Amino acid sequence: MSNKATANRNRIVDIADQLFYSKGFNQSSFTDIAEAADIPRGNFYYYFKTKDEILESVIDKRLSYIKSKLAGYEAQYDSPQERILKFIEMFRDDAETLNLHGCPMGTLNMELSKTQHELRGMAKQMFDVYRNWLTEQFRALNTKSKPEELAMHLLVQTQGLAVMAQTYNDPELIKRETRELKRWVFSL
Amino acid sequence: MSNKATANRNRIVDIADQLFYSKGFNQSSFTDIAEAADIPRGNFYYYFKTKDEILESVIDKRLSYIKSKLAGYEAQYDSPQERILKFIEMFRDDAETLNLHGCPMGTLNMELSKTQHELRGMAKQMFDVYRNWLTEQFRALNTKSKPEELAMHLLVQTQGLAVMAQTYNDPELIKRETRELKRWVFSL
DNA sequence: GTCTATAATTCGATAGAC
DNA sequence: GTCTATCGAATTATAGAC
Repeated sequence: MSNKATANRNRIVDIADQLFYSKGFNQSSFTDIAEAADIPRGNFYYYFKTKDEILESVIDKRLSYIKSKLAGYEAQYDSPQERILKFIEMFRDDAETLNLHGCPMGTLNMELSKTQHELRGMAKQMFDVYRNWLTEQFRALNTKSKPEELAMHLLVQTQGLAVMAQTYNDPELIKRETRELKRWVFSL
Repeated sequence: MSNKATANRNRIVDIADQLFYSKGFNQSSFTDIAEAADIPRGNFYYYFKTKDEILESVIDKRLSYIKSKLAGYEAQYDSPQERILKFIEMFRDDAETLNLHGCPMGTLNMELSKTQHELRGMAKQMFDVYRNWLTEQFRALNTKSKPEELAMHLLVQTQGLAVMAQTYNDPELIKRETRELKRWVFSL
């Protein structure tokens, strides 16, 4: 594949990533993506044969982004407590985007759960990465509760927060609830 | 409107309600609804001119269901604590459906937030009813935290629970987390 | 690799006969 | 009230010239 072709492909994935997040997977058409990526409609199929293939690439990209982010936390912070706090702060710092479009993982999983059960497995992987990573951190914290359950509990909180933030668009909500979440981590 | 016409209309709304929940609003077509309700495609437009109108009727139906349910709690239980516990138990008792399709309010709101901002206002009303009712119950509980924030916090928990239940389909998750939620209510 | 033209289907929605 | 026929737009996708 030539340099230009690779660049085109990457641009398509970036654009599709944004559109799937902001408009949803089913509501983003080939035309939408092609136009935004400035690729002629006909030529588009040279890069991706089906919408499912695009989603696969988008999720791969998101997965490596998540993994590199978590690896960064591990490199930068030694204590599991600090790492968990960073996870919560990441959520707090994305408040504006979350208010607008919800959680990229949560909204995608919910959408695909409804009608595209096959694709949903891929989307779930994103949650798995966070879930496993958080479980390891809680395990290292050596709490009396089970680390798996604490990790899941934290995911429940952040997902619920994303849903209610998206629904009510209240900038105070994410601030307040993430503050409480951090307090909860200290209390463990 | 004749008896038969009224019956047809109600059946359309019931079917649409189910389809919007299980498949999503955008993924449910006129054809889907008409076929499931056994109304000929052409005749369908006698009852509803647009899909938005159907959604409006579906939300009206859901709203009155929610209101009657909450009114039932108020009639049956005197203490605000008991009423809040019933709200949590309702969630727990719907575990199977939640695992399959998520929360009917949450998934609809998230879907409409993405591309149908106008319709989203209607869907938000469902949350408003719960939110206001819960706020009143927490106010009557006379806690030291603000009742509005407690109500929102409980909604955050249930919505996050719905997202993670739908994602992982773990029957234990809802049981465990609702148990914790009830404990939280007792601790207030 | 690029691009045009277009197939094939589905969508929401309408007109009008009965 | 019922039903047929159909429109126009949008959808995913393909064939084939350049």
